[in-house]
Amino acid sequence: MIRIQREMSKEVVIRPLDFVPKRIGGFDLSYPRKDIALAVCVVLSYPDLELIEMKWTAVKVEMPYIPTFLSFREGPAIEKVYGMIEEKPDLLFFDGQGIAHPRGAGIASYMALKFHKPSIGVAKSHLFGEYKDPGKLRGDFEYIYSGSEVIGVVLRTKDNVKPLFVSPGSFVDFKDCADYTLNSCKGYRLPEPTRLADMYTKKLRKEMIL
DNA sequence: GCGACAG
DNA sequence: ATCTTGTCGC
Repeated sequence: MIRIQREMSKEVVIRPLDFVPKRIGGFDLSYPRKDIALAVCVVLSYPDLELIEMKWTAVKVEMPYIPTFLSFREGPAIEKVYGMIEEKPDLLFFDGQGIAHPRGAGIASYMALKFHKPSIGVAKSHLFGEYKDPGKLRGDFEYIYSGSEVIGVVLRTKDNVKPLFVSPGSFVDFKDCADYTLNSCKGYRLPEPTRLADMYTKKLRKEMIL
């Protein structure tokens, strides 16, 4: 898995998006059982952020959760729900890191290369890199470094609320990450794509018998 | 050897 | 991620 991540990080491309997305997607998983995952993918219009489509599926999970190898555990389920989507989004949001990862290949990078689509990694907590706490207001941010190289941003998406760790998956740059993440937040800490996916993933877990 | 460690 | 009771703040 380490070899795969090192190879994939070489394929990552950090560059500004050369178009404005019409549809953005978000993914999330919940675990009703130790070895079963409910995966959800939502597609929203941009910049309106109206829900266009939602698909879900249950998948048996083999890999355990091991820090830095999240993509190998959740990747298969994500690929399956994404395949069910009819109105494919042109920008993807993931729960987790992009290149702000020990080997420069977090789950957002992994999926971006697999789908050949721009993606942004939005993690609720820190995994790798050095940073300073950003200001307390929405929009305040600080860069995340690996030595002297910038690998992401710690971004405040809501006043006086814990910041998010945002980094490029691939095919987007740091400014795109911060801008699209902020433009996708509707008064909540998490951007709508991941917030809604998370909502449905938990709702399904309750209303089901797996 | 010790501490950190996405979801 | 999941479990789990109360609690702080707008």
